[in-house]
Amino acid sequence: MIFEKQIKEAVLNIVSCLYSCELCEDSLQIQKTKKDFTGDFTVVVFPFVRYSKKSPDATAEEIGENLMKTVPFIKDYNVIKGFLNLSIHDETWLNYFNNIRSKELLLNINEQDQSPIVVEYSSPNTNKPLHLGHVRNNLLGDAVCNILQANKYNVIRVNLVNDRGIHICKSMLAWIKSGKEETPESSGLKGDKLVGKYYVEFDRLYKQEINQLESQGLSKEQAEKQAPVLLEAQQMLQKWEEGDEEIRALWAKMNAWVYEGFDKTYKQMGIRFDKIYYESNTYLLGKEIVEEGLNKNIFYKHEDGSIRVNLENEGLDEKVLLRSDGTSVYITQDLGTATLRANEFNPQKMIYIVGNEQNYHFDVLKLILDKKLGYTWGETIYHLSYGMVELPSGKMKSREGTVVDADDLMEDMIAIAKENTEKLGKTDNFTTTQLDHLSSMIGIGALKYFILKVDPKKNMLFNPEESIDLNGNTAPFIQYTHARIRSLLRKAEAQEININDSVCVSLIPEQEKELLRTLYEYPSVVKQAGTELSPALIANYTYELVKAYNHFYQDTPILREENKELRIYRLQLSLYTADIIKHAMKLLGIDVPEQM
RNA sequence: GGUUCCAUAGCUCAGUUGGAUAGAGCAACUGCCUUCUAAGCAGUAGGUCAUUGGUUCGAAUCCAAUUGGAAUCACCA
Repeated sequence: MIFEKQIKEAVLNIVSCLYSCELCEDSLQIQKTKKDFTGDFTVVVFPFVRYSKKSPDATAEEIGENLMKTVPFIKDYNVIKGFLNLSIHDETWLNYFNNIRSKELLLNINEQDQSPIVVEYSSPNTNKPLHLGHVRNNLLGDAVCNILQANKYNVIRVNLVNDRGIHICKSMLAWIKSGKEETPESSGLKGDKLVGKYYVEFDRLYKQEINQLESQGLSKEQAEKQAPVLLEAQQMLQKWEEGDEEIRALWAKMNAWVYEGFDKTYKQMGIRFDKIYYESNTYLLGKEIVEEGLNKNIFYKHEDGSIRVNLENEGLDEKVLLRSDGTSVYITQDLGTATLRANEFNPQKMIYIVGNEQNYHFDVLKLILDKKLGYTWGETIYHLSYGMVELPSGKMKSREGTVVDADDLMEDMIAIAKENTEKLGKTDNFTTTQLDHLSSMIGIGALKYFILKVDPKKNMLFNPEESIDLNGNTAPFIQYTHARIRSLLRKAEAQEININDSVCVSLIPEQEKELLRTLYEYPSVVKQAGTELSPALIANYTYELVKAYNHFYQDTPILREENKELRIYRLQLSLYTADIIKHAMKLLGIDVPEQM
């Protein structure tokens, strides 16, 4: 970032002097020199050829020659097929490195606009436990927030709990019918699991009744609409909306069970929120906005009494905003909560972490707020859409019991991590608590990394067996490297080697410069991940870094190195590598152990 | 059918604003534990970047068409 900028300015200068033309900054790219060529930075000269009216090689030669004269830290240059490779003096690298160790330079990111960024994620329903799909959502949300915060943004983490609706009533009804007053305490089940059990139970009752009605001669459609349990559930919802005390009490009781269960899951997952909204508090808010739009003739009343908006000019369809009976639909409440948040926080951006099955919904939402209602903050909405998580057996379907439960999954991961750790026998001196803590770090880390390393917008395949493989591009591999470095540093300390000495190795071994360069890139990776909202970028960078470190130092004797200066330099580079690994993994919400 | 997204090694995935000879891991095969932690390292093999055309000095990357897959197009959330 520092070097690139200076080289860029110098090149722009030279080009404008030499060929008397004004270049825009974008047409000039400085990139890192590919492995197989000598040099540190590369200038692509093709864009200048039209001005220089010379061959690419001659142009590159000319620029290279002038750069040597004007930029003091450039040691040498070479030209290959129109690529101008620049080498930087070793002293310059070392200077930079010695500065970097003060950590001030670690993330040299300027103060950002401090108006908040509101990030909504998780957004569970309270009728069933969290599953693998939620896991991707939660992890993405958490990581995105971490990355934005590392970029010095003011982030507000928000969860919108969908705690009302027909699905909740189904669980409640089944509990009344066949629950026998079962509670989390009496059953030993986690609260969300218990409620989820009755949601499944409802489905069973419902199907039973449908079959019965069908055998009485009704068509399938008729049976689905007339099944008594369904009618009862609908009645219950109506009573809930009317504020029926008995129903509300049961609703509150069962939801409280669920929240207790969710809290445990969130805690295990290591995610948190600054603010939790409940849909039962906000679902009415959108109505006013719809009324307002109706008065301004932005929306219109359909002949059946429902209120709608026509988005055909924008390439979309007609959309219902309020039911004919005056009750609100999904988009009504989202219009409401968005407005609520905009007024509450005056955010520069509102990010929604929601699956790609709702792309259309968010297109509509943005369009209505921004273009139709003309709210200035409408365009601040950003839908971070992620793909589905599929299983080798196909899609997850709750009815077919192919859902991967979040708690079970985490438990499995931890158990496997523990088994592996014990098998390797490196932690025999650990206490049980320490071992559990380590297993949890490794198991949960493996899960998080496995999911976050994939580009969010792509559908991904979750193979339970492969995911717990702790080899290759996985969190345990990264954690392991970190642990090894810390162990190395502990031993150095025991030998009373002072790592903090400022270092000036006369010549940095060429290969190790490569590692230094990778480290050098870290701040810009974080910055870019912040703008792209992509934890995958951080994950893959970290893996590259670890590969690079292992490649250079795996078989390099560091503590036994006779050249004292070189030894200290390598220890410092190791220390710095470990720090970056730790920092990067923290952005992904993954802990790294000191020892494993 | 309309809209949006995806297609890179047998499998799972990377691939920076278009740049040099396409990158890992898993699976397969070969070496390496008296050596700072082998959850590792080094190596072999594996590719028509879905297809075709276009844009240009230069395309896995941008544009168009085609093929295949996913999501969505509810008075469900």
